[in-house]
Amino acid sequence: MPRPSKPLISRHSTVQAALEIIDSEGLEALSLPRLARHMNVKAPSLYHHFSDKSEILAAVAREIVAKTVQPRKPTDGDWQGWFVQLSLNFRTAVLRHRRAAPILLEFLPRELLTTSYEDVCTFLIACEVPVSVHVLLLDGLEKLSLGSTIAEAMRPTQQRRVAFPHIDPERHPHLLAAQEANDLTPRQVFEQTVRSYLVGMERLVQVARLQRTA
Amino acid sequence: MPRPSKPLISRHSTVQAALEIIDSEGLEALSLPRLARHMNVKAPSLYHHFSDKSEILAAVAREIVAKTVQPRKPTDGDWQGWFVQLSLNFRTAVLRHRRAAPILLEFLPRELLTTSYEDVCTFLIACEVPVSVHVLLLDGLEKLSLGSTIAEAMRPTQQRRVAFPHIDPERHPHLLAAQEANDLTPRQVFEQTVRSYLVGMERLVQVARLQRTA
DNA sequence: CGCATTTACCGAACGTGATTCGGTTGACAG
DNA sequence: CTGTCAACCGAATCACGTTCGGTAAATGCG
Repeated sequence: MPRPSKPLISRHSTVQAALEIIDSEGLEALSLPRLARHMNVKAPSLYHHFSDKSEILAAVAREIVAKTVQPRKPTDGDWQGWFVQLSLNFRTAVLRHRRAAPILLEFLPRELLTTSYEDVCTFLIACEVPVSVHVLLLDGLEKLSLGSTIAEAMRPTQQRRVAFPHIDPERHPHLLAAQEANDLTPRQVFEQTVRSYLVGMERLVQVARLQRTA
Repeated sequence: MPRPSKPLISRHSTVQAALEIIDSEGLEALSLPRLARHMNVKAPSLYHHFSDKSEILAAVAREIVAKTVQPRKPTDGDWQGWFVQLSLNFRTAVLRHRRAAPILLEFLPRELLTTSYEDVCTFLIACEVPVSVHVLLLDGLEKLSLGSTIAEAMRPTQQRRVAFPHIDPERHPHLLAAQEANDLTPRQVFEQTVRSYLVGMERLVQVARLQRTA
């Protein structure tokens, strides 16, 4: 087949097709022949738009993360509430394509995050959070959001309540009781985890503020 | 080659060889031919001991996690301190083979964790932590430890201080300042993150205790 | 101790996937 | 109108996971 009047392949359409395959058939199913077939082209043609498969995966990772909604900054200095919302939005963005989550591990779009982090630091300064704890906050929230979300995305299927697999009522009575005593959804547990973390960080912020004025 | 007097391959030696290759050459280098060569055998021979490659990877994941040192239980009810130590030990175990970290995502040995979690629940009950928050604690700590550690293992090389890549002093002045104001090592940041989380959880535990007695 | 069975390994082969190379032909600039 | 470039494809290469059918030593058994 020669050159078509309108290009059959674009970076955008490739990423969309890849996401469709991943969502419906899983990450293992995403081979270049499979991807090309879904776009009605042949595998080698993709090399005119991407240097190799990893570049496609990086573009997919970028697309997923870029869809994170940035919450509007509050004017009352409530940086904790803003962080909670941002974490939840990130979680939502990733879980929208949960089977693609492993890609994020290797191809996390660091440039996007760096830009976002600069923004966060500016916000923190406005909220009078001491610079000495900025890295602690950024790193902690990154790990917490990314880690929790990816770990959750790896769970077999999304369930209404948090569930631990391999529970044997004989050998794990207390764990079973704990599971049954829980009435929170995974989303609620995630939110509570982030909130708890921020409660602890608030304390550190107070300490750092005192040290600064002293 | 016929049957040797002493078996050339065992599950244990295979896992060790796999870890050696992963540690020295990375996860991508771990192919069955490569693994077999390292053991002075041929690739098909491995199928007499494992049903497929994923079973080898699962065994590797199990080996890594199993090396986590369980801290001794305190008698004074200080479950927070015990959790911090456990998290740090898990982190140490995973970072010992940081290039193998992606394996954990797919092949996390859930049975090991379930057994450990039952143990944790028993401990929490002894510390009079209400059952209603057990799942919150277990899930939160799992996500935090697993997520933080895997995310950290993915960073290019271990550095003395936490560092964000792609920083442009022109475009990210506040982030740069934040990074320079930080004097904690990744390990210290991790420990602080876990501690902060537990501070917040302690508050929840207090609330739950009150509700229980009411 | 002889013999049958099992064990542990290997060579060869297959299918699939990533990647490269050399066409082919329409689009497009001059 | 013509030469160059763009966008796609067929065929081929190489590595990998995996299967299958040997092969000979080890092992168990009468």
